[in-house]
Amino acid sequence: MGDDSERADLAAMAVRLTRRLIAMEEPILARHDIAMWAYAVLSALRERPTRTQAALATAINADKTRLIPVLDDLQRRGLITRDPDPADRRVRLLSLTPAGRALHQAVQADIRAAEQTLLADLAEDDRAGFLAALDKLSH
Amino acid sequence: MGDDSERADLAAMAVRLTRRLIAMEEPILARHDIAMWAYAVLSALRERPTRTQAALATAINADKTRLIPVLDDLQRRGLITRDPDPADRRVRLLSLTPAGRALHQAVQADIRAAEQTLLADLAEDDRAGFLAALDKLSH
DNA sequence: GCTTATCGTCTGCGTTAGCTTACGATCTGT
DNA sequence: ACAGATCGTAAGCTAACGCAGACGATAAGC
Repeated sequence: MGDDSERADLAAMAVRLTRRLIAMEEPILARHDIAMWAYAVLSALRERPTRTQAALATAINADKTRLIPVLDDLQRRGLITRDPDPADRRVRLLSLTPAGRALHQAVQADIRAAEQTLLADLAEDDRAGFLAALDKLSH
Repeated sequence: MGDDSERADLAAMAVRLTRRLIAMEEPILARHDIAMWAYAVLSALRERPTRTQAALATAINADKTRLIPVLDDLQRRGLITRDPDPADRRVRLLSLTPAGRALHQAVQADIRAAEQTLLADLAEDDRAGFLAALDKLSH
């Protein structure tokens, strides 16, 4: 139970950390020619196949209407498939193509490498606690 | 050295955490009738007295031009002072009034209490590591 | 069958953000 | 004294975001 009465608010620190991580990711994403939202889509589809676009939008905290041009582009580039569901022809089944999966893996590998250089500054047990807590608090 | 190859990207988790914390803070700030940027100003001024508005702006990652109406409002409400520096009459010396300090302390107390309910879900050593790492990575 | 609801798409509105320029007042270096 | 830089202020521009409304196609409940 350490004295943390002098630390800044969690939100302020979280905002700063987020800014830093995004600044770190941006050149990586640019190098792979993929936008932030598009990468979020690939990540979501890789974690679990999403049936509807609306579900995908809420999963990544995006607006379903603003997601459409992103999906258009990903589909045009052959990174995702968007086929009508035979069982419910209103919805479009979304999934990664092999190319999409490969691109996501390549980008994620670069991002993870950059993350490691940040995490390397931390004490080992702090790092473990940080990752565990961050994972839990972000769900 | 745990296997974290299945976790999401740090940026994605940080964004989610930030969203959650901001959503938690918003009703508190509203209850005290203070905006997010204004609270950031009070926090910055409390941590260390800032000489110029430009320095304050960069300290809280804000645009100096967009900060002006915020400062106007805080000054009008008697929460900060903004007096020309006798030594350099271009700059306005910023500092908290007693009322501003009191308001910040009241808001921060409420925010800390809300934060504790979040942190209570964590294992004790994870919490310590999380706070230490977050503090370090956000600087 | 008819009503109601859902999905994807399109369009527009209001807000917010960052960035740029301009200007007067003022300081600094020479 | 003069040139160049800095500070605070004002105004405008652009991009992105959340949100709401509307539409056609389709599904589900009664």
